[in-house]
Amino acid sequence: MSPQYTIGQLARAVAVPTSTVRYYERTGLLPPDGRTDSNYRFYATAALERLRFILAAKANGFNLEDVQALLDFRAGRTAPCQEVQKLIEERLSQLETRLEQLHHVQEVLHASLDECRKVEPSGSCRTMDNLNVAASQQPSADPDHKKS
Amino acid sequence: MSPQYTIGQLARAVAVPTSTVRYYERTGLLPPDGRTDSNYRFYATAALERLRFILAAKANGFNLEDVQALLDFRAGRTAPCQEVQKLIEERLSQLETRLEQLHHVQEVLHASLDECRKVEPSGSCRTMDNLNVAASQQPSADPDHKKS
DNA sequence: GACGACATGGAACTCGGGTGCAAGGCATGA
DNA sequence: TCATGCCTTGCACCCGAGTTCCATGTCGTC
Repeated sequence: MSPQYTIGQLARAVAVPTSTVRYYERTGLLPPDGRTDSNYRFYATAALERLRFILAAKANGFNLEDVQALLDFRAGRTAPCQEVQKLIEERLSQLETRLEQLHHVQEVLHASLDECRKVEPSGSCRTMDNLNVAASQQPSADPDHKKS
Repeated sequence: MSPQYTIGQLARAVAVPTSTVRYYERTGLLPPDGRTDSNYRFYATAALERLRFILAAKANGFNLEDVQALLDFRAGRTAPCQEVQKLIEERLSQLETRLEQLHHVQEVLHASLDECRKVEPSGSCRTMDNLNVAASQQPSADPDHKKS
């Protein structure tokens, strides 16, 4: 029989707090395999794999709802490859948008910093003016407006 | 005397809800210039500029606390260029870390998608296995662990 | 004077991903 | 037998950046 873990052992194995494991249980992501006589949760090795999968997917830009969907796909309980592809394509597209935004921000900040370093000897800092310029160049200045 | 705006006029001028303007007031970012006899807020043109500045800075990766600091710098009430530089450098460094993470995520997702598309004819999807591989390749799988 | 649009304050609610706490039960070694 | 540490539950709270709700007040126009 596969080794069993208490919640603490499981949590330590992947370096997350037990509260996180309980949270994942609450959201239905990671049910324990059972309870001991004294009502402690116990987990089999598969749960450890599942938890690693959750953390990896999370680290790869999926949110917990996505992860649930991926796990359902994996369990063969819902539609296969096409659905997975769709999910990945969606996340990729969001990711690309986000990357573009961040690159733009990076440019603006670099420009500001250069300006700031250049002018500093005189004591006058034009960084603020640059941001003002950025403001006037972005008529709708807030891309994240609805969904911060 | 400079024209005065009601909260609604100000908000429409930059296409944000009035609730946002009130929120900025609550956080000390954008105090109104005064109140009418009937207790309505009124704002001068400078407030409009200030609001545009806030939105631009926000769109450039600063949070509202940063924006407050920038506005204080601008008002000459605190230390100058060095402080601004420090703030920008910090945000740039965070930004670069975040960009690296996201690029990694992008690679993994692209790889998964390719794999998924390749194998699909057979009906068997290996995407999950890839994520499992990604999991095992990231011993500490969650870079955002402390600060999600 | 009636109507709709806009304003007021304050509190509670939203979102995702958890964390913290209290009060008690269980396990284990000295 | 006791200390220590781990486990249990449930609930409240955290973060940031707002949004929503409510009853009530005011402005401009027909």
